[in-house]
Amino acid sequence: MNTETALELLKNKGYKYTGKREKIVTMFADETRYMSAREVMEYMQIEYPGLSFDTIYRNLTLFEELGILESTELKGEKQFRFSCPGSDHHHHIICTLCGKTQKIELCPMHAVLGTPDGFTITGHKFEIYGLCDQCES
Amino acid sequence: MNTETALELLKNKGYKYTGKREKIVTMFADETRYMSAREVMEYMQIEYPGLSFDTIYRNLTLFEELGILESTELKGEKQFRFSCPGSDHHHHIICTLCGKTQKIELCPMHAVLGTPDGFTITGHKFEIYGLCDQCES
DNA sequence: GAAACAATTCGTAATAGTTACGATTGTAAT
DNA sequence: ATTACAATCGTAACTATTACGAATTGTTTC
Repeated sequence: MNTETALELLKNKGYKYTGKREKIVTMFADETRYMSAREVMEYMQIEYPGLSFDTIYRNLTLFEELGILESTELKGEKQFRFSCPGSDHHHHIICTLCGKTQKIELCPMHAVLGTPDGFTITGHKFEIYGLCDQCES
Repeated sequence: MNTETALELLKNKGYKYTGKREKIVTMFADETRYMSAREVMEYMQIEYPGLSFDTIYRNLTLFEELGILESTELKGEKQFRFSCPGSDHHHHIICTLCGKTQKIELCPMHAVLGTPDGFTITGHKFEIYGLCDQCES
């Protein structure tokens, strides 16, 4: 995903172009790491002081539906990040302090395909947690 | 984990033996699947109508610390289950409707050990989601 | 088995994250 | 510019969880 594609997606699907949406998108494009709704809120409030929770959550949800953002759940908070370039299936190593990620190409599901017995598989989650070099020092 | 070991653990560590604790433990022993605090609450209220949230959460947290229960986070809710017998490292297939689980012996971390670059790994999560036969039909 | 002490529980309030909604504002198309 | 409707604000509601003083209960010791 990149900024232009994201903003075009919004336009093409009939969603309106607003300064707030542009700012949210460019924010995620600049910091390709997981961020919580609260973090987005605080960052946006610098430029838009009277910003509403509604706006943040509604747009984050919309962006995820459109494939502009991907999300996960960490420490009881939903976390969002700019969709990784290339839409191939992948997983992440995630810094538990700053949200920084590193792509993992390997998907463990290949090794498990023979296993299911009495279950119909609908999804999976594989995440490695750690500290990035900056956060560790 | 089994009921006796769990109740002994409580006793040996100086925690008091109460009917509520016994009931929680046997409940988890009987239904070896993930259950939310709310589910535990509702189940317990049949026998103890005036039961407090505090009691549930405090005990679930304590039991987890003692290794009687293990937990994960699903759909924004903490989920608890009786610790799997044998303390070996493992993962689960989880039914997203009823919480029923199946053990997965394979741990994908073995295949990833060479990968980390710029990260110090502190943990990981690997879960497969699906529907069990009962919930699917 | 009674007293003393501390852990447990109740009742309830507070907190955090998220969702919801009527009224108002803003965007884009004609 | 006018119209139509999406987006936003301001705020309230909701859900899961945590917290705390007061009352109760379990355990220990005599």
